[in-house]
Amino acid sequence: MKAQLNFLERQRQAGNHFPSIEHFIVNTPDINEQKVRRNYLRLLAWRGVKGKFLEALCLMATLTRMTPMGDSFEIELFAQEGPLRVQDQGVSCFIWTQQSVQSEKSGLKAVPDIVITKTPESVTTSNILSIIECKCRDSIGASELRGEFGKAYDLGSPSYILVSYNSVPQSVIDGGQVLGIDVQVFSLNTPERERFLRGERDVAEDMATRLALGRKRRMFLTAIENRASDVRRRGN
DNA sequence: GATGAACTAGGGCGAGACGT
DNA sequence: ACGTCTCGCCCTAGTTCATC
Repeated sequence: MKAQLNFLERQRQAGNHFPSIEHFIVNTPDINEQKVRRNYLRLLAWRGVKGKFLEALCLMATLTRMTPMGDSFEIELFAQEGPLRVQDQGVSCFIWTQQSVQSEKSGLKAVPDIVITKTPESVTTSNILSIIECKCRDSIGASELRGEFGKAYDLGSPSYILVSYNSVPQSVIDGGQVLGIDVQVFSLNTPERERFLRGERDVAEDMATRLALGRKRRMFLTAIENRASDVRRRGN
């Protein structure tokens, strides 16, 4: 709705006064042009919300590999949520979304998409077990990866999974491995896309498997330990 | 020169803090 | 309750640089 108002405002600034989105669409008598306008607006809308959908998919995929504990809970997608009490492979933990967390080390704040913590009080840098970040931008490069590394380091999460909606160059996936950032690509944008479209494989199931493996791998913890050994050797 | 990667600038959005 | 401001996150678009 806000996006529609902004679109109308941009049109107004360009000298085109449309009282509503419908007025913009029917402003042309050409039926085909009306279809083009509707599709254009749908694309604009999708561009704005696809990040939220990817985040919701990751949340649901994470939950499918866990056992709910305590009182049954209602999940609000696309919103701040948590703590959801669950068990991950027999271990009790808590899931949160869109929670603001301040680093106890740097004092800087961050709002990770999905966080899993050891304790239910609040998300802090001393109880985070895993972080999932969803990205929908066209490409993820070195600066993005290093930025995520900085956040992972500051928040001190043993596992940090970066889910990209779009395909990612192998060099970035490899670089991520060294930095401890577990880069995963949304299944429909991998070479296996056709198998998902034919229904031979399930997108949510695939994501659940990838995320569960990512949590288990604890790649960031390993990377930090290896790097510390390297630096220590050089310093001695 | 073409291409792709890396970098920079900038704008929209929402949440939270704060003052009135 | 409301308005304003800051901050973090979301990108997109344009520019620079390196490589072929």
